[in-house]
Amino acid sequence: MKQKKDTETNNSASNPERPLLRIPNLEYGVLDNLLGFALRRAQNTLFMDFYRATADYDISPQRFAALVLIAENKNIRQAQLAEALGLHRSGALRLVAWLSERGWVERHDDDIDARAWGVSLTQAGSTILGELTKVVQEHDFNIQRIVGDRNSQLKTDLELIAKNGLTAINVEN
Amino acid sequence: MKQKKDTETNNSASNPERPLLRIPNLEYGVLDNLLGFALRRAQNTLFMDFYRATADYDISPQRFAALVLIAENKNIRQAQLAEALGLHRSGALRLVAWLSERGWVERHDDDIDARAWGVSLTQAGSTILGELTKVVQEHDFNIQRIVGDRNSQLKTDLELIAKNGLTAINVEN
DNA sequence: TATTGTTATACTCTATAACTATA
DNA sequence: TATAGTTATAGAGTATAACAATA
Repeated sequence: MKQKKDTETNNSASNPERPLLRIPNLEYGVLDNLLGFALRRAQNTLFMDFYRATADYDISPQRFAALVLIAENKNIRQAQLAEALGLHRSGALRLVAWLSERGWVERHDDDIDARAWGVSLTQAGSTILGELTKVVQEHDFNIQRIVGDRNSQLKTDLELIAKNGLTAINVEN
Repeated sequence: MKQKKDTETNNSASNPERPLLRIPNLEYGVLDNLLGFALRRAQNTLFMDFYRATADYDISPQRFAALVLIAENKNIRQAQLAEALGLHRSGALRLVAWLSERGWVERHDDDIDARAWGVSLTQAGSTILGELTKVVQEHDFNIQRIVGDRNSQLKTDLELIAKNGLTAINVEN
């Protein structure tokens, strides 16, 4: 039964993690050779700085990404959002419901397929996204600045890994 | 009251996330400019491949890291482990309890400070860690191979970000 | 008074399974 | 029979707060 679920998602953006910094007098052994460990620590730092930068908003990287995707893709469906964000349908539902409760997005019937919603930004959502985009970009550029002119190569390499690191993972449902 | 907690932690390594891949006909807008988004996707891929590689063991990156730190640092304390892994004390307790239930680590009194445990590997833990290390390194090198001879620079840059990306984050407790 | 570890509890995220409506 | 979305529920991870023992 298709029916909007708009109430009682009382979750606030999960507070970041704690810092995951190198402790001076500790031996890290093989961890020092692992790209995975370095990636995890960089991700942790970036994550925490994201939350610092967006402290005025109850937002998360995922919520921000959802807003952008909704803004950029006219009447995107929840299932598409789920796939793009690596979520199960039920997770995408929660996310859209949360954004909807805040009045940032709205769902309307899809002309072609009566089972689906088309999700779009409201005026308020558009305003918020504008503010957020500025804040997030500034935060991200500050991080990019750390590696100087290698920032472009770094991003390219990370995208290469994202794309080519999975051989054949099956995901049901 | 210091007393070992060794029973009933019935959690198995949380199954990875779903793939977070680029969807062909979707517009990503500003997300394409963000290092954070690329980092998140690379992390997701690496994470999933870690689970694929270690599917024979009920392990996670964090559990593996804990084993290595325990092996490399004689009689490490839970609080040190917590700090090194970016966890609260209570989280480190859970982790050590889980490893202990499997007979991979053991806690003994710290000679210097009676409040603390010294955590160390058992013989069984040492064996498991040996196997795991081989598997994890192979997985990680496969990922590193994707970026060819830039793998070293990539790791360096990620460590730079991990270290310098946090200005002044306060963590209580 | 601060710190190590423990316990109990709560919250967030995400998934699974069963379901309705539509294709 | 498959797909979009919903609902209810459960599992895993992590945090907070209060506590005991020790420093």
